[in-house]
Amino acid sequence: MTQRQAPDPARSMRDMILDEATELFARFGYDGTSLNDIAAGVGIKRPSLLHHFPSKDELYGEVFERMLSDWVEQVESAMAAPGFGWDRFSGVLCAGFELFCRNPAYVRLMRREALEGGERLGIDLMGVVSPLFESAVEWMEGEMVAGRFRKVDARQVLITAYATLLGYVSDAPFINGLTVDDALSPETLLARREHLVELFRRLLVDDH
Amino acid sequence: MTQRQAPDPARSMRDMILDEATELFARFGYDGTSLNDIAAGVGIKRPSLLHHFPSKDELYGEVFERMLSDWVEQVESAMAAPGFGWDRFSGVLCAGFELFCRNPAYVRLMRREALEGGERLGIDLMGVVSPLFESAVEWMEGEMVAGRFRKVDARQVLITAYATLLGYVSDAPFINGLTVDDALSPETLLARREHLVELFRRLLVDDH
DNA sequence: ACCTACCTACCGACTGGTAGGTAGATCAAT
DNA sequence: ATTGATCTACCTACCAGTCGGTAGGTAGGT
Repeated sequence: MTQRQAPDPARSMRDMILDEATELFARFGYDGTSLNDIAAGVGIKRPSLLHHFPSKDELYGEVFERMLSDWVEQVESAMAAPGFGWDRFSGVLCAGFELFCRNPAYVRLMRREALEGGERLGIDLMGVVSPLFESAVEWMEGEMVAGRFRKVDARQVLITAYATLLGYVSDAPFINGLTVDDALSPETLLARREHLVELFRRLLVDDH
Repeated sequence: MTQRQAPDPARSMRDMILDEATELFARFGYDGTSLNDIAAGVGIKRPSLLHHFPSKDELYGEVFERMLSDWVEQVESAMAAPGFGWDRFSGVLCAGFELFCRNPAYVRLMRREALEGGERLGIDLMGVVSPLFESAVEWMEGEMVAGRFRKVDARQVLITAYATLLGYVSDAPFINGLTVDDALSPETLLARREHLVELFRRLLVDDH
């Protein structure tokens, strides 16, 4: 009667649960998502879900860590691109922009965590993000003394970049209410990207 | 035995409940805040709270509407300031920045609502925000044809302003983890404001 | 025989909300 | 001025429903 699953039907049940949980936590938050919802989303009952993960907290932790490592990996590979000065900055900016657009669930999850103060669980969010942030700061400051960037507060620039990239995607449903266009359609995204590129170009490089 | 309250001890119980609910909804979200928490925060029991508000939804609705009208009122008074071109833009920008810094609970509440898609309840969020947004767009476009602003996409600029102002305050606890300084201390806020002013000045006005 | 992956049935705690009662203030009629 | 009705603001006690989590059982594969 109970239909079992094949050992590995392209994706393990564990991964299916993680995917579903990521989606639901991103959309409704930790408190707004019940284990029943997640279990139902993958077609099993709650106790079966708890066979794969010991508790809701543990599940959330794993969801978040998976997102974070995925994220950092992609950011690092974008930052590994060659180049100097503005070319490199705009390259990473666009890569980040597209990364965020591609994974709206990640963005919303991250935003929720930032709202809570990043202390929902013992997740070492800062331990992962801080080094990236610091290395970006150091690179920018190096470019400034090399004369390739205008002298500005590198930390402020990076915080602004973070806020503009994250804010657009996380609040897309809200922004949809302000403009007639679909905020996440390809052409709207392109316009947004162009705007951000111009914004930071005007700030960072002297032009005439 | 039961200690009653004087008719109006400087603030009515209703207002005390609204204040406490605003704070808790902002910090923990709708699902993360129970009526027990709110009631305990003002020193009464849940049924007594439900004597003042018919349901949790109604209470949340009133909290949000109060925030929104307060907000809009202050934004409108800031936009009523005289002046043209950059002076006026930077004036409203700074006023908005200080408004947000002064009311972090409002900012977080707003961010939460934006994350949910602004459809938590039948709150007419867009009906209130859209006209403000559109009038700002029209003003900016007028300034562009008058030659006081560089020709850019006004909507994009305003979305960026929204994202940078809101993002910094709503994610302050997260940003605290990135930089050593306290993100909401007066001098840090001043530096942030200066950065934002420079950012938009470089974007909007030709300088040399 | 054992293991994995699922199930039903249950637990205590907590949720939003209701029923019904009471202390104290207010007000009207005597 | 006293009395009695009414109103407000709170209470305790309870409700059904849901939460996260556990116990114990079973079908099927190794």
